[in-house]
Amino acid sequence: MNLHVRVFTIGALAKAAGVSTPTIRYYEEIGLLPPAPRTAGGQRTYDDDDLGRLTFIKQCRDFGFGIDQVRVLLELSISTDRDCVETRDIAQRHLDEVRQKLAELRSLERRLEGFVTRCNAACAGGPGQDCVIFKDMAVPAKGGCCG
Amino acid sequence: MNLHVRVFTIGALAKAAGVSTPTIRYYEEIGLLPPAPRTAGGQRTYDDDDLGRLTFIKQCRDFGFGIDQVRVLLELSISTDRDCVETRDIAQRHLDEVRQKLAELRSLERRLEGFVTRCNAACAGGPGQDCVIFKDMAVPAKGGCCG
DNA sequence: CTTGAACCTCAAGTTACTTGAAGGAGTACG
DNA sequence: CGTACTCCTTCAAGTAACTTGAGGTTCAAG
Repeated sequence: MNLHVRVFTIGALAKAAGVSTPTIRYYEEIGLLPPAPRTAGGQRTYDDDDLGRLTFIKQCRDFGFGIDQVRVLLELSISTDRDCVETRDIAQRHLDEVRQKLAELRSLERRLEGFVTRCNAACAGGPGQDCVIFKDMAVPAKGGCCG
Repeated sequence: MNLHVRVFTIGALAKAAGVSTPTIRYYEEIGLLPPAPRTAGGQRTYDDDDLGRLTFIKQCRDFGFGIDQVRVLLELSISTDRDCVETRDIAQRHLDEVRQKLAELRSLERRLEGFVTRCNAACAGGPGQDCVIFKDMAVPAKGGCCG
């Protein structure tokens, strides 16, 4: 088995976890990662545990969890005397938010579609035309394009 | 007809356009709104033109356009010698971005769904259980929940 | 004339990093 | 051993689009 401990520089760790090196220093600064041990020269060193923790953080961020949520999830992932339900609830709430956002974006997509379509229908004319595209947008109703 | 000019305080304008008062000051500061005339006491005053402009900005922001895009759209909406195609293109590009974001969110929704489902299936147990939910997330593959 | 809401400016906080400047550490080559 | 080159260090500031707070002034009503 692999009994030897891999040691990473900050750059190697960054590449392995798929984040940037300033991001790692930032995570250390805000306490998501523990202060890394240093070489005699002051450079940070990491091991596989750090890679695991950082990878976990990265995955959570990819899931769209905010830093504070990641903090909670990290804690939950370490303590053994807490149940999974809390984690599930966090994920569920987050899922609800994602769905909310999805609904908003879908509505926005439809509105933008309409906008572009009306543009294409009414504004095929070249330059020099007096485009009235925005007249409708200065009133609180729906946006229009080119009259 | 309405020949009298409506005059707004910043608060009234904010309410009419659906934004906050600090936001209006901020828009003035960054040049989206012209510097407002002041009363003798130094308070800002606005009229219907300002309401129109601010409403336009609000609509654009609701459409998801960034401040810099709004700047361009404002200019396009004022100049008469430019054609509508430029506007359409900006909207089209933005629509593409929205669709890209939608695709990402949909994917994220599916992943979160899976996460929550696995949580419910495996983690119905109460507190005190040793939750291994995060073991999978410390490796670069897909996230898992509760083994 | 006094009260209270709404207004003023200026500075800092928010999120999650990124970017830049100026300089030190580590490694390989000759 | 020198030097070249990459990677590392810290610290400060920048990003987007505002929000929040402190401390003080103006306006309209009663």
